[in-house]
Amino acid sequence: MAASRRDDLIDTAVTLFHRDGYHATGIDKILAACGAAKMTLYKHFKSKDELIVAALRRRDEQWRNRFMRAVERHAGTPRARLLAVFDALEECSNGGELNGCMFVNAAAEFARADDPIHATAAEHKRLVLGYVRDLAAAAGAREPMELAQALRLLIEGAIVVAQVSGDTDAPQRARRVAETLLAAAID
Amino acid sequence: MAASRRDDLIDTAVTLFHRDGYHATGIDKILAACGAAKMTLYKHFKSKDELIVAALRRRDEQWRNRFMRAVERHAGTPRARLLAVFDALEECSNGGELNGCMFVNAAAEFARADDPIHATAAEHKRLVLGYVRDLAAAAGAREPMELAQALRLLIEGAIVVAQVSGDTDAPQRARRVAETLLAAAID
DNA sequence: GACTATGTAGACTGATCTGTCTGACGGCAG
DNA sequence: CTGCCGTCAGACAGATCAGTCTACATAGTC
Repeated sequence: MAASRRDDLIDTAVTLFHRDGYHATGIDKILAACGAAKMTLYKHFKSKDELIVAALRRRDEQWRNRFMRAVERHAGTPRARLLAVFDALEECSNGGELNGCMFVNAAAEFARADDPIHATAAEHKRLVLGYVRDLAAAAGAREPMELAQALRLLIEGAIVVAQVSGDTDAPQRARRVAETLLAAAID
Repeated sequence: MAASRRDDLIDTAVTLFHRDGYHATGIDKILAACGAAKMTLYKHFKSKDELIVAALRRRDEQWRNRFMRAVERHAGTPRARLLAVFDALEECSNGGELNGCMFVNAAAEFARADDPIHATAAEHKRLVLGYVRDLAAAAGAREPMELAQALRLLIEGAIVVAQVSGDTDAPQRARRVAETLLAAAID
């Protein structure tokens, strides 16, 4: 599956950091889970923090690819895709477990905005926002960025509510709210 | 300020857990910050986890009191209060720093839903939801719970977006979205 | 004064953490 | 065959973690 030992480490890190958190996941657990030696890790990454950043970047790629493909599979027209965002969310966020958004969790554990880990999480959210804005523009929204930011509130809200309260209906509820917004924001 | 040594410990714990996170904040840091001895802590709490739960409960009380008073100060009519929720949010969430919601962070670091810490965080969200539902009912919403859950998505979304992306306008943006929803949900 | 409750100070245990270091194994290119 | 490179295995250092323990100080009450 993974091309190199380095990829192995990153993939394992993604899984464990997502499941157990960043501070709670020790280097040794990651090494044991993928059968690597400590020196291999520190040959590829200067520190644990650097591994965390690498894991976030990989998760960003994987998540956005899966997310965008799911959106496009669920709907054809731009306007329908703005709603399909929430179907895709349902598909992508709860991969069996409800551990919430890896990036929100990272921003929570590394709260300082100038922390590279926090910045990487923020970058992911920026990219997702850009994607939604493009969808909104294609759908003919009068103010694509305004609409995208409104939808973002619903997206993040749905993820957090699902995580904290175990409410698996949150994405579909967010979708229904989004329908109301689209009616007002698109001619 | 604090009535007892026990209160001291809880107050200090609230501050440090909120600022630095739960796993990243050691017992010793809390003790040093409030000048208490280790045995004092373990006389009042069986474990660190129990202190975390106590800190979350205190924060819940304080936050909801402040929140509800802010809502009532910002607006008089029930309908206006549903919007004032977002003004109150702005007031309560960013106490100088943007460390997000202490309860969302707790749920992130203690992901298992059956963890007492996670459960305490979920309970807080349940209470806030109840408050919003009562406001919605007083405002004459056709489906108070439906409206409350929709507003909750915006509330959580605003907090998370402010935390991760440093977007301080998020609560007011959420408020504008909420206006659209109220028009559709209240006769 | 004596007793009790509560707190402080700090040593201590045993585990775990990140990060470094050494030594050996195996594949591969020259 | 030889040297090199990546990896593994595991010891090690130094810090920090949660939690326990003893000895002592203080304040209030009988």
